Amino acid sequence: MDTVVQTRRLGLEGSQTRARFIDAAEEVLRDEGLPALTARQVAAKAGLKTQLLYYYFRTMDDLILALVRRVNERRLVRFEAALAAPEPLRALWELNSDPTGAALASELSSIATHREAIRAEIVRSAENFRALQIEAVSRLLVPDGSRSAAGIVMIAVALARMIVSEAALGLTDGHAEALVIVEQMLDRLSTPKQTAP
Amino acid sequence: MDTVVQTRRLGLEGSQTRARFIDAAEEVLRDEGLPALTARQVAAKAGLKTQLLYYYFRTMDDLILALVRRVNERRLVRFEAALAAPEPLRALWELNSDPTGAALASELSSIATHREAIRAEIVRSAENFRALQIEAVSRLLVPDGSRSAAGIVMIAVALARMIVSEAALGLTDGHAEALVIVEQMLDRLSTPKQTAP
DNA sequence: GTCTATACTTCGATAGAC
DNA sequence: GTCTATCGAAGTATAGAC
Repeated sequence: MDTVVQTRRLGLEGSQTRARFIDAAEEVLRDEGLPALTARQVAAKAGLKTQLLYYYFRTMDDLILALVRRVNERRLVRFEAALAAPEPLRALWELNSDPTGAALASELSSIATHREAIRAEIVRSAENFRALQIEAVSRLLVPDGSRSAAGIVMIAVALARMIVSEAALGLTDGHAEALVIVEQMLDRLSTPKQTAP
Repeated sequence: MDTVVQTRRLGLEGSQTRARFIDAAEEVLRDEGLPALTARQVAAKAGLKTQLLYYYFRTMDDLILALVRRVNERRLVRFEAALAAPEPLRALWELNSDPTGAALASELSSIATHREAIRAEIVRSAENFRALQIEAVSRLLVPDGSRSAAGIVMIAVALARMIVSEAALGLTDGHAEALVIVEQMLDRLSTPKQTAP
């Protein structure tokens, strides 16, 4: 039996209207948070009718999934750009310190925790991105043997994310001291001169 | 003119029923996420009538504020217990690595980002807790002068939080390598023997 | 303190005309 | 593709009886 379960509605992929809904969803999620990510509020932000959203997305979960995929694609593009920068390690740090990306990542992580349908997609792309970053950092490090690129990536990503999200709340205690450590590390690791034996 | 704006309802502070609502709110927030934190679902989890919630809390924001305060008080108690442990630095790391606390902290941080009324309370207690942790770590460190307790606290807290929240999603890439670094640090910092001059 | 009853809004989603 | 019209459930919150 052919599983043609989807009997009634349509939906197009390359549509510009569809993209407007995804844009609006991203904006709502970033600015108002997860409880505001509703069909009505997304449509209002897009300047379109609520019911039209259901022509392009079967359910709200489908819209969120489309948003997740677009966020991930954009992150990969920016990652490649960072690797091509004059100081790639510093560019990676700045990529991970982007406030817009951090706010979205935080909300998406919250979605992944509680929505089975979204979790797989988020985890899969997070694993992919983590592997790419570890590989890149491993190539960029001064090869002094004792350092684990994976550990450094974990610490840097975690620290960047926390600093950005706390700063958005107006909480900055300890940030300056942590950034001093990061700067020292970036200076040391980015300059491939010989260190003392 | 006396501002006796609150004309109609009552509400008691030490009530046991009130505590049950807060318990239920914590459980709902941790297990189902922020969009599920509604009067109906909290009351259902508590096994009480929805309307009764409004006898104890004027609005949902009031309930969330009560939850925030209780989470903060409990965290301070656990912090004091960690300081009294045989290996305080390790106990602090484990406190920050508690999955229940991390899940709640993540959701509360999301609330703080988008709700003005809650933000102040969360930021205030986060600043207080950060200061206490930095002070404690500063006292516990081997005094080799070159280390910033504030920076170490930032890195440790950020790393613990990310590891726990990612592990809850089934994402563990890089965790083992990061934990090796933490263990090395804990071993080195917790043992107050003289290091090389 | 707890209950019933209720007002009004917003939610996701669908049917069917144009 | 976009529209009008609509459904039933769930949202916050209040009034008033017991």
